[in-house]
Amino acid sequence: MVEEEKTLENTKNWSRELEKRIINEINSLDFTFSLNTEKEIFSLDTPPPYTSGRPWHLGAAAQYSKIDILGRSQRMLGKEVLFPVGMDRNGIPVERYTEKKNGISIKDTSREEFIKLCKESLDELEGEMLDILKSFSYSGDFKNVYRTDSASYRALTQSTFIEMWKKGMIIRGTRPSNYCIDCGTTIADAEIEYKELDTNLVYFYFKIKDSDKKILVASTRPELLGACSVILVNPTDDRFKEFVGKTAIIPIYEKEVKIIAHSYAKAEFGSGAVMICSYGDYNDMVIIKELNLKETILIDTNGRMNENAGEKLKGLKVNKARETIIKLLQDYGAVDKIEKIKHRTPMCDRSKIPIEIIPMDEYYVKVTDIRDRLIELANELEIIPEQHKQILINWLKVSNDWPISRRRYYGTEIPLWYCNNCGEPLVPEEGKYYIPWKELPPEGSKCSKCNGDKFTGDTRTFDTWMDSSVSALYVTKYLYDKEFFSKTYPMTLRPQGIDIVRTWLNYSILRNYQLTEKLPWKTAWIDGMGLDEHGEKMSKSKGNGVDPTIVIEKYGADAFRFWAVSEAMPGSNFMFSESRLQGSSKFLTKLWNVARLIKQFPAQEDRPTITESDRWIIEYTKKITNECVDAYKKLNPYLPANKIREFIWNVFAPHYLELIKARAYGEGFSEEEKESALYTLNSTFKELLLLLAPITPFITDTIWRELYSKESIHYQNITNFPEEDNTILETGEKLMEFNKKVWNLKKEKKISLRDKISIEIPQELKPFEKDLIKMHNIE
RNA sequence: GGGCCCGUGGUCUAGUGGUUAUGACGUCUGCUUGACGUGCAGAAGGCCAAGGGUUCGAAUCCCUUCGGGCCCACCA
Repeated sequence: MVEEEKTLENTKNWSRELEKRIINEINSLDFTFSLNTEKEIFSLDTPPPYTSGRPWHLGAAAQYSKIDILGRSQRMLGKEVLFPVGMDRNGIPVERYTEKKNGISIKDTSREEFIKLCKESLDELEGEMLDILKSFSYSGDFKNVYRTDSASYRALTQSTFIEMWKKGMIIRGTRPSNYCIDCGTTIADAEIEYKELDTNLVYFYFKIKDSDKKILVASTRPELLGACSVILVNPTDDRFKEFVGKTAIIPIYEKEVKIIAHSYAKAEFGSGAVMICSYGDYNDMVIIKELNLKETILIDTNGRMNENAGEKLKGLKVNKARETIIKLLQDYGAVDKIEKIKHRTPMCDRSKIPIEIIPMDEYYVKVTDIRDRLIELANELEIIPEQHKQILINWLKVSNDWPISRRRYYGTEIPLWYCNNCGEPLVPEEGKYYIPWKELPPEGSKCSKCNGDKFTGDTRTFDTWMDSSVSALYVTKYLYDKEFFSKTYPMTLRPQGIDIVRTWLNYSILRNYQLTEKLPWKTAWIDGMGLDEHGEKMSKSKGNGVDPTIVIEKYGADAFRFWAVSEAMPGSNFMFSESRLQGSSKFLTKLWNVARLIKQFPAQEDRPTITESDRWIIEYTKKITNECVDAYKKLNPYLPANKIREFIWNVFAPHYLELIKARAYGEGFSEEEKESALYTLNSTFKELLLLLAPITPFITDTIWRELYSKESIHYQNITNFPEEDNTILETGEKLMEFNKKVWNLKKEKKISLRDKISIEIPQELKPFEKDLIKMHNIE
């Protein structure tokens, strides 16, 4: 038995079931980008989603829905749209996921094997992500999905590094670095988060050299005592005046340190005297640099104390060492008291453990010397909404050189070898993908310094932002197609979330400027975050994410998309709410039923003489169209969604459709008057469908094909109309007021809306008289 | 401590100087009206956070206060 085909005639509600009937067809529409076009090019540097764990909470899916609406609307505005789909596949999260999934540790798995397992995880996760994108008919270029771990992408990342190396933009240095012991790598400032943790503030005494006096110091990091390089007291603090310039003896270690007056020491905190150690926190770094002190390193990269910490602490982990040193100090008789305090601790935002500051040999991208230029560029960039520009500017003002080397496996390899004889780095030519940890350098390579020919490859990888920050260069074929690049770069738009302004947006501007001396795009579109029903940001780590696939299955992709875009202005956070989503779904059913009504009447293609009632709704629709088209041009799809919903639900359906029903049925009207209604009904509804098509691609295309054309609505264009006389719209307002008055009157009289009523039609509504008499059954 | 953003009916949200402030969800009342009960019609509900100022006129501009969010710095 063949199931009855669901159509406008026999289905009352819009549903996911109806979407599934046409999803394959809609997803196979051809939007292939063509370089040889007369049209204006509109290109999107879309965020390649991070394939790092179980995919996507609803906030992310909502963001991609909005991006798709931007792409679709520009297409319908007649632009040639370059709409890439990418997958960000590098970095630590996938390593974590792979370790967990396979029950292995990166430390005891061979690099080759580990990478293979990561790739398997990624392929599986990527498939799920692509399925979600397709489930709501994301219309990006799925035929050319790019992957940041592909040989061609990694070759680009490496080439841009080599180019920057040659331009002197890469520096190498041992600097105190943020180091996460768990990740086993240095991390960028942007990856640090702060947390209030309970900790002990330990008060203990240093003896003063050649004196029987003692100075009291307070520290949260007593295990670094052996690295103490100076004691600071505030110059205005009278308690310590006598000690300034004296020498103190470090308890246990019996080493000498100076006591110096420095405004950094705050009299009101702790004992008023602070010991500076390499490196307890950022300030230690700043002070040691400022006073040009010698650093002593006590913690190694495994998070254990080294020989500098002394026999008693050597080999202990940091926390254990802290406990131990407190005991040792107590035995020594130096401890005055221990205070419990809340301490704002820098944490690795992935491992959730405190970071250590350890000097590492790392590569950096120079930022500080071009910071002013970057701020200028940020000001030149159009940012939507404008207010979010400040986030970028504020960050630029304080950003430092960017550490880019990572000691991990799954990332783009740093394309360098080092001469076995003298250690000089060997830099290969741009254009190829190099894997120095397992490959020899290009044949015939000689050390530029000592002419040696034996090399060892760098084993490190790049920070993943090194890859994703050149996405605009990859999708415009910077390395691979000069003509394509020259016609598509700089791109039109970077759409992204507000949460990665400091990272993706910032690093992209930096890198593209360094390589091309230009901004990578004209406009950045910064969306807010998806919040859960309590107003908290949805994130994988919090586990408060709502699964978008369940929501889409239940309410349909169009309802989800309409909800996503109508919920908040671009840039504002949006809270998930099932009842609002239901509201969107109701609207689609409303639209569906308007279409069902229209389908009952024959189509009227040729334009007859238009009655005043019809002229009113035609002019009103023009006004709505103009407002929506303008909003789409300004990359604001929030406005069209709400305007159209409002118009259809509060004007078009209750007032206009009721006004012309009788005429459309042809009862008591001339053939010409009937034709006017049928023509108007279809021409205005067609316009509304077109305006909605970028937002709700399923329902609009279904209706379009049943009512108007075999050719998909998504191949049509939307344009605005020339300004016209609006006086009829004012009369229309009076018309709607009159309708409400009649409805109220009938309600007061407790009679049915169908019943006869006697009421005078105002003079100004005479042009609508015939329709009104029929509509309200006026005697 | 510094910066940025925000504060509109129960909830969410438009609205940046001009008549009775937008819409949605929810609430209440009535209704099978030729597409829609996931509907239709109607109603209630807001001193636009508070105070002051500019203006003929302020939700809108300025100042102050209070409250919320985010960011930066600092917290030995």
